[in-house]
Amino acid sequence: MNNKQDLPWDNPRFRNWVAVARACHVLERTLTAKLAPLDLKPAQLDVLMNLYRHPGMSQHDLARKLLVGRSNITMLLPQLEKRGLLRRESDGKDKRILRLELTEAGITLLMEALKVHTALIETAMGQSTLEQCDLIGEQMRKITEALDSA
Amino acid sequence: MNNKQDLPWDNPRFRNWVAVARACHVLERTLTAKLAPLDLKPAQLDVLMNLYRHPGMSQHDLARKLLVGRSNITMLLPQLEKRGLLRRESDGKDKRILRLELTEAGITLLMEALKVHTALIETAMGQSTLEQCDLIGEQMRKITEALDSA
DNA sequence: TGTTTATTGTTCATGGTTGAACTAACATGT
DNA sequence: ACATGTTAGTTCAACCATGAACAATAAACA
Repeated sequence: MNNKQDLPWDNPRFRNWVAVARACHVLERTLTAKLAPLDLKPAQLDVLMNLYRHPGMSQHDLARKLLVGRSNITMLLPQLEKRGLLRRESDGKDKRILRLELTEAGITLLMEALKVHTALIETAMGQSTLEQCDLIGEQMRKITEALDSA
Repeated sequence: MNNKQDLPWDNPRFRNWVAVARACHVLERTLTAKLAPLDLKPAQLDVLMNLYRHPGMSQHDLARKLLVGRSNITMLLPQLEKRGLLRRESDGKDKRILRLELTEAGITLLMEALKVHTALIETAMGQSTLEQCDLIGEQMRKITEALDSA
């Protein structure tokens, strides 16, 4: 029997998570707008960031890092490849695998985009002290872990 | 000049925000899976929740609350209306406005869905103490506010 | 070797989201 | 009253993401 008392709006954890989700949503939309002049979408920026940090990744690895399906990567990469931002070359030993890496142009664009992204996150997380940021990050990593095994 | 030191991976605020975004992403996907038996998507649940709390809302108000475009609402509502979960009736004074409210069936389904949603959020936010949850919610509300005026 | 079994990446149909253009209904100001 | 501007909702085309089915390749094992 659900009476008013166990409606989630009175539940502090519920209310606070809603705030998290809203903040994410707003930041994502703001980022989309601020990246538009570079002709880049957040999903594409995520690709560039991961390839910069892990050159030689396969598409499968990339999909797992980004929490998306493999087909999504297949649709995403050709656009970036045509713009000369990354290369795909077949692995010598395993012909199924395509090894990915950024070109110089890709790195250059990434650096430009990172300025925008970093500035935006500074605006957001700059609302909190570094200690608070660390606490937030810590708890969020716990959440991700808890949900992965659920 | 970007050298290694101001690459964002060394920036604690950046790293911690990435954790926030990942947690949101994972929770959203988990919620989608857990709502599937009710034939409900997260976006639809958001609609039901808002109509429960604010009966008589217009579609425009609803769109603003959900941070989506008006056309999105237009596409979303007919499905729910056909399932008998909500009513749309024209406002008496201003014939442009459609007033929205849940039906009994809508409220019943909402309560079922809220059980799922609340349990999931408890799993997630239950990783933190109530004080930590409040801190997180507090900071996230600041972020939303800061980005709205940016 | 030859036969399953698994993995990588692609294709395709489906459904969701968006923003711009549009219609209908108010509101304002002369 | 009339012209102008504004607001609520709809339509539509473009774009994204998803998951299932598929081809090619590799691995496991009889």
